Amino acid sequence: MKADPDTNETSGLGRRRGNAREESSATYQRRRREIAEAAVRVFDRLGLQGASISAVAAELGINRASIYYYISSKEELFDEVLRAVAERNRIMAAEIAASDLPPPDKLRKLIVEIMVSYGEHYPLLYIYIRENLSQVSDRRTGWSKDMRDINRTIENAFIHIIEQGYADGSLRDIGPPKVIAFGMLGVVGWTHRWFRPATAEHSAREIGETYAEMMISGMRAN
Amino acid sequence: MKADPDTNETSGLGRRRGNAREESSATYQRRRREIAEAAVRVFDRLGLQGASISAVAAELGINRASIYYYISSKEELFDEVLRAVAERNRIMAAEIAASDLPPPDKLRKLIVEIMVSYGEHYPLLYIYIRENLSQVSDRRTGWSKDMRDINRTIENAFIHIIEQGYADGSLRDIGPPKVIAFGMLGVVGWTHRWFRPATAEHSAREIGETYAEMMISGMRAN
DNA sequence: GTAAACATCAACGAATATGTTGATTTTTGT
DNA sequence: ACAAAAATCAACATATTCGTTGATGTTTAC
Repeated sequence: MKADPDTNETSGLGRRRGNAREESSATYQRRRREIAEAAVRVFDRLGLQGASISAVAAELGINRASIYYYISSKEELFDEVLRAVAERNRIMAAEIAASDLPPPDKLRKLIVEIMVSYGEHYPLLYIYIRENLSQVSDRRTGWSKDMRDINRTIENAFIHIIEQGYADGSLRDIGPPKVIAFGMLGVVGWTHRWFRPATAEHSAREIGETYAEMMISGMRAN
Repeated sequence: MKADPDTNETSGLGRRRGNAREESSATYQRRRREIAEAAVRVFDRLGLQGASISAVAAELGINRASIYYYISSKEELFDEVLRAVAERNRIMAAEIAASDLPPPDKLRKLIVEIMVSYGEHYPLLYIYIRENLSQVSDRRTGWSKDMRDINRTIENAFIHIIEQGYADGSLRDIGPPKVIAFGMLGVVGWTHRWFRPATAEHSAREIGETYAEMMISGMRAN
């Protein structure tokens, strides 16, 4: 009845009591995914702060405790939902930065691809952006540190490309690279306030291209 | 002892029980201000969502109930702290929009003045921006509706100026006015993520001018 | 110096949050 | 059909929130 006493329950004792078996039973994985998807909807509505496990349970019309059968804490649910896609974005930025395009083209591509990514994974990356905005998360240390690192990588990609462009003369120097970089990230990040792929008149790619044009045409040193 | 039965306590019964007197007793106003200032610090650290009245009390080292002696609810505290300065910003935007500068100069001025305002009232306007980001506030209806209205006014100022510029040929049409407008607001709004006046290498005005240059030089039609 | 107004606090009640557990229902395999 | 495993739930314990209230200190005025 009780869980085997020899299971290495290092922390979170609660969940998945009769497990043992490989975690990949057909239905288990499916249910877990359903919960994650419901959580995304709730997080999008209420923010990570405001979203309670109760609210996620209500979204699915099930009992709150059932969720703990699949995940062991709210934190784990955040992680389940957000980490993979945020990480993918980091890699994308690093690849563009490492490519051999001229700096203005790198910037343009970065801006467009980030916007496209926001649209494709909507609303996941926006949830992440909003959360990271409020510096509340200082407590959930492990998770929040990783997320911050992902951010920093992307920021550094922008900064480095701008420095490169200043150095090789392909970009006109209009201000500190860091300020410019944050500006560009701000434009695309801010779309979380108004861009809704399902009802938008313009595609994420079109918006990205508009923004790239807006910011880069004035910096090009042609 | 009890509050006079004839006082028109329409709602929030709690606060200021023995008042009657004009609200402007010397110390009362001072204390109320101290509380507001402590609240600003806490809101800045934790966000409006995450900030509890307890945390504000702790910030001052006083009892939680004492705060209710000065304010009657968390909402009133938000309002006390944020409304005036947000409103001032709205007026500023409206004035620039109504001036007779050429559209590109209006845009430049708007961007710079908004940034300057962020710096001057730091961190107040950033608290407001962050809160408005998460759409959580739908509940605190009265307050949140007003704040949304202020936002909309500023957005519309940008949109209208861009349309004006497209129409009179002073701005090159690079995309939908709404998209451009949100982009410009995004750049300045995003500064809440990194701009700290006390330690920054560049002034709010310099940053605003850099951003204005970044976005407007590419749109100027000369 | 003393009474009234002012300011503070401990304690309470009602909500809501998180995470756990024992029992119960449902599904699955044979 | 039936036993074992999987999934769900009601209920519990604990913590934290908000807003209120009666009592207790502390100023102020006269």
